[in-house]
Formats: sequence, structure tokens, C-alpha cells
Amino acid sequence: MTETLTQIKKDFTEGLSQISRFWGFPKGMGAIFAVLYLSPTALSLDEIVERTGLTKGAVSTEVRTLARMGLVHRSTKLGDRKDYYTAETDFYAAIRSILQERQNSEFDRAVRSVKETLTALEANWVEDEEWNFVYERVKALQEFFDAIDSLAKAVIRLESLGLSNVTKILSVLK
Amino acid sequence: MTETLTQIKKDFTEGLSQISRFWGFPKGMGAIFAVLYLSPTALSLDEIVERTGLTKGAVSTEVRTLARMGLVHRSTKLGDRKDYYTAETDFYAAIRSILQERQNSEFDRAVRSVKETLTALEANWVEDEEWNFVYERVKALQEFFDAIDSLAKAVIRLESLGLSNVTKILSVLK
DNA sequence: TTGTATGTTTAGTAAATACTAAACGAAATA
DNA sequence: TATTTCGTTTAGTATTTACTAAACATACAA
Repeated sequence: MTETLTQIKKDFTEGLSQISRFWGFPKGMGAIFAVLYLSPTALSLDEIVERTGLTKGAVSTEVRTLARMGLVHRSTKLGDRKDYYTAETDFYAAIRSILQERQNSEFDRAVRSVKETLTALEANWVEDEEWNFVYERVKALQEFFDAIDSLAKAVIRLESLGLSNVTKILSVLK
Repeated sequence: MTETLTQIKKDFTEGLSQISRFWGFPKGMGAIFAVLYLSPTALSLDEIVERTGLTKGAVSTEVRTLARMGLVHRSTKLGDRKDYYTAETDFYAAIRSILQERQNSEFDRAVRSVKETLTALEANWVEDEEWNFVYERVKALQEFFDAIDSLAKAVIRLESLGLSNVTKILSVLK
């Protein structure tokens, strides 16, 4: 039984939608990326609307956040008022861009609040068993977050080596 | 101005709730982990209820998923029918456990669907420009997912070295 | 100027999710 | 057996979030 290409594309789009949802993004975002990713040519907003079944409004806002994350690129053609969109194919670049974007995100604000807890504990120090306990715990968590952060940055910096090469290197370390 | 310890704890709990929410978990889960993490002693379900302000039902289900992820541990005391909970403090162990749990998750099902797209394309091969284009793209994405997966596994395997040491090693690689 | 083609914003709806309240079950104790 | 003490399940509610439909803004064209 022969599946048609459009059917295969549809399945793929469905898959990416799921993945998007899993990471806490709207599934529409996954779908938009998928149709761009599978298109040999840049697509206009209306073409995306047509292929995803979403409305203009939804595509307009979601494509913008995708662009901010560096996962799609907006371009124009001379003598054509439409915007055209293409998918980023260098995923490492995309990851780097997402991590940068992340700096100003809700997540980092929250992580900073852990740091603030720590300084609050230091500032109002009380020689007390529980106080000490809490301090140690908060500090450990803070260090963990820092470690993850530096690890991510280190991996990103090595992007030029290729992710799989980095993996190979790590594999022999032990 | 001196902040009281309970106030600091509250702020910390608030912070972890945000982080939890950011990663797509209920904010209650973050709160539960926080109160356990800051408690020198194991807490019963009702004590968690009291400190988080959630209901027994919510705590019951959420503490269970935390346990499944390896972020908290359930224990009992002899001659006491209550369950007691403590927070995992070895975050590397927790990450490993979460990644294992992930194997059966919705995420992996979705990632597998990319692989399936690939085999569908191979199975119904048509010598056609677009077909070829789509195939290359899907393949590239699949390889990227694989790379991320092996990298994660490699890092996890090195957990014994300590995360910050791994980071240091990566830093000199370039 | 008016009309047309585009993208954006907004106000409201639908759908998903976290959470509550309360019934239930099970196990120990009286 | 009845009662108490715990955890779980369930049915419903509230909240959040994604999305739609339509008004709006802008720029160009006639």
C-alpha cells in the first residue's frame, strides 16, 4: 500500500505538534514549523494558514514567537508586500538562540529568586540549627542550577565540533 | 529589617512553584517539593497539605508522580500507618530517573513518529525532487534528535565525575 | 480619495488542566 | 462489628491557555 506524500507530511506535522505540546508550546507552533520545514520554498502567512488549518491571527502571533526563538526566519521578496517564512535547519544555532532568549524569561526570573533566597538567609543570619539546614539546602540547589547552566553553555560553545563528536568524546572519558 | 525564616521559606516555595510551572508541571508540584526540600524531617501527607494549602487529593496524586520521577521518596515508620515523604537531594540521580521515566512517555512516542515518517518515505520511494527534499529534511531532524539523546545519555553516564567536572572538561576541548 | 491586500490586535470561545470537595476503600483499633 | 485513621479515586469546578472570528491598521494601487 502506497502512502501519498501529502499523507506522510500530515503525519510528520502531527508528530511535531505532539512534540511541541510536550515541551509546553502550543501544538499549533509545532505544526507551523513542520509545514515550513517540509517546504522547499518560503511560505507566506496565508499559505501557512491554508496548510495548517489555523487562522491568520493564530499564525501571525505564533510565527512571531517562532522567529524570536530563531526557529523560523522572515523574509520579503522585492515588489511583493507579503512576508515569507522559512524554517531554520541548523538546530544547534536554534538552540543557542533559544538559550539566549531564555535569559529574559520567566524561568530565569524564578531561578534568580532562589539566589535571592540565599542572600536573604545570609543577610539575616541567625545561629540556629534549622536556619543552617535551610541555608545548606538552598545553596545546594543554587549550585545545581549553576552547574546545569554552565554545562549547557559549554555544550553550546562546542557546537562547531558537532554534537555527535562531543558525545563520542564524552563516551571515552570514563 | 529582618525577614523571618517562615517568610523566606514561603518565598522559596513560590520560586520553585514558578520553575515547576515553567517546565510544564503543576505549580503545586513545585510547592510540594519545596516544603519537603526545606524540611529537616520527613513529612506526612497531612503535614504537606497543611504547609502547601492544597487538598489531600491533590497532594496524594502529585506526590505520587514526584515519587515516580525520583524527586521524592516515600517511607514509613514502624508502628505508624502514615506515609512519610522526603525530597531527593541528589539531583543528578533525579535527572537520571526522570530520563528513564521519559522512555515510556508521550515525548518518545512523538519522536518515534519522526522515525516512522522516515521509514514510510523509504518504503514508498518515488524518484522525485520534492520527495527527495522531504526525505533529507526529515532525516536531518531525526539525526538531531538522536544526537541530543546520546548526548544526554553520555552526560548522565558521567554523573560520577560530577557535573561541574564534566563542564570543565568540555571547556578545554575547544 | 476609495478600494484592496496584507499583517496585527482584540474580544470572546473552546478546550485542556489543576485543583477542590467529598465519597470511597482499606487497614488498624476498639 | 463498629469506629477511627489514613490514602485514593471521582466528579465537578475554576483557571489557564490555545485558538477563532472579526475589527483594525497600514501600505499600496487605482
